[in-house]
Amino acid sequence: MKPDLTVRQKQVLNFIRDRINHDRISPTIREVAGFFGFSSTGTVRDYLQVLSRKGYLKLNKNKARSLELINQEQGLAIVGMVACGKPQFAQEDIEGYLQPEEWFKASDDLFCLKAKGDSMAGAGIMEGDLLVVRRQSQAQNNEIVVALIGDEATVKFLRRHKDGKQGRDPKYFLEAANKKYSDIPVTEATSVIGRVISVIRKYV
Amino acid sequence: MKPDLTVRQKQVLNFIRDRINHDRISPTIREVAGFFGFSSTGTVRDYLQVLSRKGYLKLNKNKARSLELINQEQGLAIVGMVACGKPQFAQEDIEGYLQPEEWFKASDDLFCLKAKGDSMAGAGIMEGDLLVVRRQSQAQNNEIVVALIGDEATVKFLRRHKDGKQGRDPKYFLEAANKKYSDIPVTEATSVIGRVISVIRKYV
DNA sequence: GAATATACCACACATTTGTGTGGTAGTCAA
DNA sequence: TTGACTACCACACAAATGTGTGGTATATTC
Repeated sequence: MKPDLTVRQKQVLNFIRDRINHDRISPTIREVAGFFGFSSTGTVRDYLQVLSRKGYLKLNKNKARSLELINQEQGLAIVGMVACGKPQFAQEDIEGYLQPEEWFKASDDLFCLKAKGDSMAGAGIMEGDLLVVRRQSQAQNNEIVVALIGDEATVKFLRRHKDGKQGRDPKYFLEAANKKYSDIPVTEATSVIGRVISVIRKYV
Repeated sequence: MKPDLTVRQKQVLNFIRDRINHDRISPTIREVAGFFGFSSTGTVRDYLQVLSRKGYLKLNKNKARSLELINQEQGLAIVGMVACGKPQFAQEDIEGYLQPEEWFKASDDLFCLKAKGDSMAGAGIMEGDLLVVRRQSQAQNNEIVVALIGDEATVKFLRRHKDGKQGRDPKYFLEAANKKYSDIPVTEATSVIGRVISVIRKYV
């Protein structure tokens, strides 16, 4: 664990964290001083150095507004839900931290699809869910893919035929999680355009 | 729509966007100049003003490293999946943009729970899903809540008894999405500790 | 042909901002 | 009681950074 902070040091760190999280722009030394009523910039600089030494902040020499949080404890604490018992909020039971910014960087090979229909309801993909998709024309067995069947786009499991049926052609087929939809062989008319890497649902 | 940008203007904007998204710190005018090989800071300033006038950037007077993207087009484009037809990647069909940073700010009244069991599978909440939960002891009818049943934490729908059964006590009960679990009345031993506002699933 | 926009350069200037040196006062452990 | 760490102040300085004024050349539009 990181060294403990004093009350005052925590206050300073919290102010900086708030500013970075809310305004996306690091405060300057004088802005910190202004907030706390310090009449000297040196005071703030001393705090920054302590916070840096204790591993909570990264300072960049001679760079304006360049404070960076190196707080692994950013984001939302992920607490495990034990099958029998209340969620454990104790420090030891935190499994990790959910950091929205770190889930994925926006990039050209990612896009986001809004799910329609109930063909994947059995796999927990409901109508309206947002699917983060990586563009790729290949995928592994059992992965969830976005495929173009003729002219229609669908989300399905990509499955390989059992070994016993080797030599079969095509080797892969698309399977819905909902039994009422039938399997679809992967042929020339059926192309994988991406793989679902994440599902996001928001309740209003 | 926003005014169009020239090729060069786009390049400058892209550079700034990359820097902000990757380093989290806005570049200075001179850093932009350096990247493009401009020998004058005025050149960059002119670009910034154009980008600001056209509505892509926010400039803050006399503030170092304070460029802000006011690009609604940040993040991942959300394209609608038309029931019959390929996903529409055309500009007009983009329904919005997925901005991880904007989903929610880390705050004290939010936490994240890792789902266990299959009691909510019917509502698309699978084992291992991350549930973003807002701490609250009240909730509306039909919302998905985290409740403490005696000593055990569960995720369930909060339902109100039909009007016909008015006067009944308790008024609310907890219902699993999976039929094999039975309803649980909300009593003193059963307290709501939060509401599920979002579900996130990542495939490895 | 004049007006407007793009795409740059040069350079001075002022402000913002981080840094350095030195000091006061209190606490707490060795 | 010496040495550390905390919690501040004062002030000077230099580096980083945004801004202002003015210029050149090439398009495009009215």
